[in-house]
Amino acid sequence: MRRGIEMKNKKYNISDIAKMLGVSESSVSRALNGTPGISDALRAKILAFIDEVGYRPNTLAQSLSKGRLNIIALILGDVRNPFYADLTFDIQRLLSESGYMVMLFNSEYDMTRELELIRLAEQFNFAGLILITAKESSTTARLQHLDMPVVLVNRILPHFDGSSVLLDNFKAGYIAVMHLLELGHSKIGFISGHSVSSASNQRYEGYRQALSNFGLSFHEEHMYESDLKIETGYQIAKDFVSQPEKPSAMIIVNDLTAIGFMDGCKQHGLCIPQNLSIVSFDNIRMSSLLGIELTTIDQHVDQMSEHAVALMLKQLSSETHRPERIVLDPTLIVRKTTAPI
Amino acid sequence: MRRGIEMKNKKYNISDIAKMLGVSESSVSRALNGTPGISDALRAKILAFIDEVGYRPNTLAQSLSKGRLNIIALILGDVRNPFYADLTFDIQRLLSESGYMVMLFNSEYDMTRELELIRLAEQFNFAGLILITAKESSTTARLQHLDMPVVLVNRILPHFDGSSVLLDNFKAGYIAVMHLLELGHSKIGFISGHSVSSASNQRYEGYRQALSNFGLSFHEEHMYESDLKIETGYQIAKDFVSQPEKPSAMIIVNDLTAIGFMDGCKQHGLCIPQNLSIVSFDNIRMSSLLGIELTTIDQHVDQMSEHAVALMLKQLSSETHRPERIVLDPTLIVRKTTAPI
DNA sequence: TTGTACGCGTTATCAG
DNA sequence: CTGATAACGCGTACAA
Repeated sequence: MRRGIEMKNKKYNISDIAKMLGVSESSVSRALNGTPGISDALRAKILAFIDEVGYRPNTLAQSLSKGRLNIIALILGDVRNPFYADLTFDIQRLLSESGYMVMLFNSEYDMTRELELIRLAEQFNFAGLILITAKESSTTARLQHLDMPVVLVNRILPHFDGSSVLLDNFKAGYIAVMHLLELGHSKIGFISGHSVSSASNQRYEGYRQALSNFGLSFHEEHMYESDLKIETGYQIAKDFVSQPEKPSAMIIVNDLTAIGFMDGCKQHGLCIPQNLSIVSFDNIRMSSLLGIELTTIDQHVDQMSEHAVALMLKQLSSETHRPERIVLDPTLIVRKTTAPI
Repeated sequence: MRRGIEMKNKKYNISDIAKMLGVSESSVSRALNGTPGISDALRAKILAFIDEVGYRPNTLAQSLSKGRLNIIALILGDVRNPFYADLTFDIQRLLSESGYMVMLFNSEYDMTRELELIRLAEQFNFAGLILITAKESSTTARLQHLDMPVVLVNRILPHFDGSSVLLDNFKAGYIAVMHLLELGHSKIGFISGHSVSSASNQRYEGYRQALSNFGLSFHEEHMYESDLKIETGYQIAKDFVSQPEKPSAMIIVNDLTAIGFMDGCKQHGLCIPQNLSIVSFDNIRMSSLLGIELTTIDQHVDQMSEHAVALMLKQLSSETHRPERIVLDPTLIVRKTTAPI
């Protein structure tokens, strides 16, 4: 008996409610939104009835009328990366507390795709946009054009003057080198992220600056590039172990790459930290596991997401909110992948 | 100079385009949607102009008019769990290829929250709903009422007659025991998931059935319950190691719990697999890492997401599509956490 | 305080 | 093939 006698399953709209109650649509609307200009008695009566019949306003129509959708788009590289998953979870939880929903997009680190997503955000009238992904300068122009609150997370964009929260990635790269220096390392390699990632680039700059400050030489052949995945770290290790001249330490753009890299090294008999020290970035949960125990640099995901949401809500509530840039301090977590040389 | 001379930043709407071109809104709409009933010449002209001025239709208005939003809601427990993150990523990629966007919700395994989310889906006119989460029977009623395509992933719901794709979780639990039996184990414990998770329950049933079939006794004191998180596995291990009488093998509801559990065991000097064999479920990427190398049961995430999307698209395209239930076969992946007793 | 009428941007129906 | 116009459901000035 699919769809039996009672076809009355059709959802009520505000006009139905108004008719059934013998009042006007405006009154229903006012009762619904807590708008002033309605007697307490009528409001109570309407709300009670609404609750009874289970009426809920159509969000689409509300949004079309108001010109704003209570959805915030979250664009990031790949949610399978625990760092992003943690950010996603926190941001989603915090925003939902303020009545916003989150639309998730994985750009897969593809610039073209990302630009397309921003365009999509525009035609969708999202309430706001949170970007956590690599990008090029052409993005800036499109963002300025966007006319909706934007928050950049852990990324710098040239000429972008909106709000952002990020780790001091330069410092992060710098203290990674410092830690290794103190352990006596002088030949230090680097695995970077995508060349368009400002976070990766800044870490690299910090690394180069530290090398330079302490008179250490830089070797192009000890540079690799990763796309932040475990598998890639593993592949890089294969190449790495076959090199005749190896550095005694590697700084690696993220924990996931480092974990894959270590896996590959171990498989080829390279012991960590006896033969090679490793420092990476993120401090994802699994980096503390027995058998992994990465020395890594914490990005303070919790603070990052809190600030990101706070910045977004500020812009959402006041039109005239001036942009803020919040910079978090990196924290070195020493575990067991670094040792004196 | 915020908002300089050119305030003309306002987005064009279909009426603007029509006027500028001296045609009717209907023609623009037809050109846009590939609707028949317009000459090729006019269509080309309109499309060219639209492309030039960069006009894009307002999706909200489209949806309100059509009564359907091209967004599919994805409700799951916690995206920080790699199993869910993988599903999310795949589902999002596949659906976006068909022009749908994905709205992500973390129910945090909370039934109340989940029901609220389903209600939200209703008032939002989503195109469809994909559910990957634990739930109780009261959910079914609400789903039937929903009047939008629903696909259940890896969950069974009493009296639910919609489409679903799931692992044969009973068999999964059964073959976990079989594997341990072949290695000579007879005292086998079990760490389950949330009591409302049908996946966990089915695995447990398979486990009990296998024990019973082979005359092994069941011991209540070797049962634990996890919320699928690493930390929880770790906590359980603390309790486990202090037990005077231990089983020689444990079956654990998911890889994450198993990883935390192993971590805790190792920390207390319990060697795996020498002192304790472990079989878990999921086969997430990190379970194959050196130093972890879990013996686990693969759920075939890729197939699961492909089927989920296919089932959704089928329902979306044809009103009269009858529900399908797809059952995937579990695959045992033997690594290094199981050994002969 | 309450109700009326119009606008939001698009699609769909029906004339021409 | 093309164009005017009525929905879609709700918010909101404006009028009563």
